[in-house]
Amino acid sequence: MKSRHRTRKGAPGIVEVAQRAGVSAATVSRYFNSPDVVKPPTRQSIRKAAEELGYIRDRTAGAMHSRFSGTFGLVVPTINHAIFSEMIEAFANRLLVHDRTMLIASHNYDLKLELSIIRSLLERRIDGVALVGHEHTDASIDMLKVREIPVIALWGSQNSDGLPFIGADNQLAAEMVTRHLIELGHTDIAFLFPDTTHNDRARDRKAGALQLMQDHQLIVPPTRLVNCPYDIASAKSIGMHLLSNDRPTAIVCGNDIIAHGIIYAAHQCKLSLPADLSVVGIGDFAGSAEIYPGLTTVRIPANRIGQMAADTLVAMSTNRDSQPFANQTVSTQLIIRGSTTAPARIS
Amino acid sequence: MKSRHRTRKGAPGIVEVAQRAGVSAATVSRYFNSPDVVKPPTRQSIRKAAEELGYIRDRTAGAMHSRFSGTFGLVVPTINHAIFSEMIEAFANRLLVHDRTMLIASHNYDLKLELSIIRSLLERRIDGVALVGHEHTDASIDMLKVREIPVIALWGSQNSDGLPFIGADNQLAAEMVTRHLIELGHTDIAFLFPDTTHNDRARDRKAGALQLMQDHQLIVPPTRLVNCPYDIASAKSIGMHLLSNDRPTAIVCGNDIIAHGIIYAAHQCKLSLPADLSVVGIGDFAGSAEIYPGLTTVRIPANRIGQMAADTLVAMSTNRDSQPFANQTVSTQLIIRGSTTAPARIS
DNA sequence: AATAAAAATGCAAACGTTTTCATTGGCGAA
DNA sequence: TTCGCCAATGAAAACGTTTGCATTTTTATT
Repeated sequence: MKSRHRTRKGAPGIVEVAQRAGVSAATVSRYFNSPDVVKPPTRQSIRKAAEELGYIRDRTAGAMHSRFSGTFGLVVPTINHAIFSEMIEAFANRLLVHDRTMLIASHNYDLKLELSIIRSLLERRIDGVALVGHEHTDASIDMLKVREIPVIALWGSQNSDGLPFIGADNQLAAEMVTRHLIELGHTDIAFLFPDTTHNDRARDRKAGALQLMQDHQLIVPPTRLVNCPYDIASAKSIGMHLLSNDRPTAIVCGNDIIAHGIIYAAHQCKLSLPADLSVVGIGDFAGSAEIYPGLTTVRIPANRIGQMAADTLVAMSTNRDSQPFANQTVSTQLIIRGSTTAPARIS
Repeated sequence: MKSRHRTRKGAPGIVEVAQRAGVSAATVSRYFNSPDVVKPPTRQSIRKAAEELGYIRDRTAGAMHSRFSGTFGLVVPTINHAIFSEMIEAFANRLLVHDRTMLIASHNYDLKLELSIIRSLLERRIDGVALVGHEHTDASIDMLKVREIPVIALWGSQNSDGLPFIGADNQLAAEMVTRHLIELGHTDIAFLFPDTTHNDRARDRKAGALQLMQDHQLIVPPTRLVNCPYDIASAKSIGMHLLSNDRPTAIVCGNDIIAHGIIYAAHQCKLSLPADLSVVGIGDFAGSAEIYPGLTTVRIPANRIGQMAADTLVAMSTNRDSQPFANQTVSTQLIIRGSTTAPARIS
């Protein structure tokens, strides 16, 4: 056994496999990349040799020449959150089906960090990247453009940035839940949305809800428009305030997490739901069906988004320079559960 | 501008940078990998050249020679779950601090899938990998061993597999909540744990709880030992059964997700908590403090585990062949909230 | 100021694949 | 049977870095 330079420890390379199978390295490479071009008997011996040697291909080396690394990037604001984790998992699993892997990172709504994350992904030669939302620094987008890396924006719709997107109509979603409350007869409705500065999804939702109120000639006083992060603890504490005196008859929450917090706050205030208060969320997260009372919300199929994102990205990286991909919008659906009813007190 | 072979589109390489800075490619490489060995003035000109050109290093190419890719693998049963997502995020963020990235995949408790995921990670030349739990196929471990890839097991403790681990004492955690109930005077306690076949964490917890019962001469009849997946819908529906007739005075849940489901079931059954029923969980997930009533549980610092895992793995890959790393156990802490009290009816 | 030692840099050979191009071999058509 | 064509394979040149070694420059020492 010849001692190599600073060789990968016990691992055989493609040449060892080739040797054992009695073919050239080129043929082994072909066996892995397009098996159909190598003759069946040869296939057999290569398969056998590779198996016996415990060969694992080195895609890193492969990527050098072929310009495909087989890994894609996913950049999200946060991983640890019902909002995205369902999508993340779907994205990853779908990539696995395509024999690709996922590099993921979160930037916690910090665009500066996003830039450095994208840079870091680029250093790893990703074949494409999915970004959540439409708010990105020009520097980020430029880096990707220059390298002609396929990019898609996730989760939002109405894009301002020209990026192809896969997402839901957030404005519509907010309209759906708001309309539901209006139709039930609510007029004193409070709205809890997070800071919309770097969050186009939240912005669209907020705009949708408020627009609908305006369309119905319903005034939303400043006290009914509360800033609330996507965080259950904040939501509950804000809810405690909001419910302790002069409470509205209904609350529209920017997403289900906030809604859960509000429901907990209501329980703590000994309110009886939905009689004393109607609550709606957006997203239909895990637990929204089970919480008591069941949360009326809008279903946004996060896993579909993740899956479509993976499929689209793989397609984009494969059929380079085909016509640009069309934007895709997943359907949303109002789900009425026990957390909403007509207002009790007549205003 | 000379036209290259099948050149990466607009992106400059290290040689272009070197040219512009008036140094050799080797020096540019050194500038990035160990800046301190290049003279400050030279540093400046390289920095400038790289910036002007918008150079992004290609770690893929670098990894070829140096045997470090700067990416680590994380293999979890599932991403979309409070159990792991906190740890995942901490792991990723910590790696970012070390200027590394994370490749992640989930296998949904399927060891066969885990094997192929590990293989796929190996194809990408990871510098190390963290696996959740101690149950892995020999094939998986062997592949890693042969290549001398640093591996750590996460989340469990008492290892049987010889892998260094970072985790919590799950058995102790289960003992803590069970003891709490016993001390409150409960004797009719039900236990909800998931299938322990490929889940050493759950096994340890279950064993801890049951052992403590036995130590206290308390019998746990089969009807009080229920199988329940880590899934809120299942937990709630199992809870509905369990609570509808001949209910216990207290329930120990394998984790907080199950506990949440039980609490929702109790609400639906119009039970008043904790008077009619005490509930404890394990994990202290997001929402456990806010849910009504607040959940008594054991805090397991998932983010600490993720962070330590990242640090340890980076250290292992850097100081190769140093002495093996010691196992690390994070501390657990009983957190008493409103979901527990002494049993009402005297047995 | 001269010399040794140390620091900084350059040269060129890897790293483990993929892919182009050339070659071989087999088979059908004439 | 022979020619030509296509399928299958091999040889070798990339791919864009890192790093061992050689060389040059700087610094410290006398």
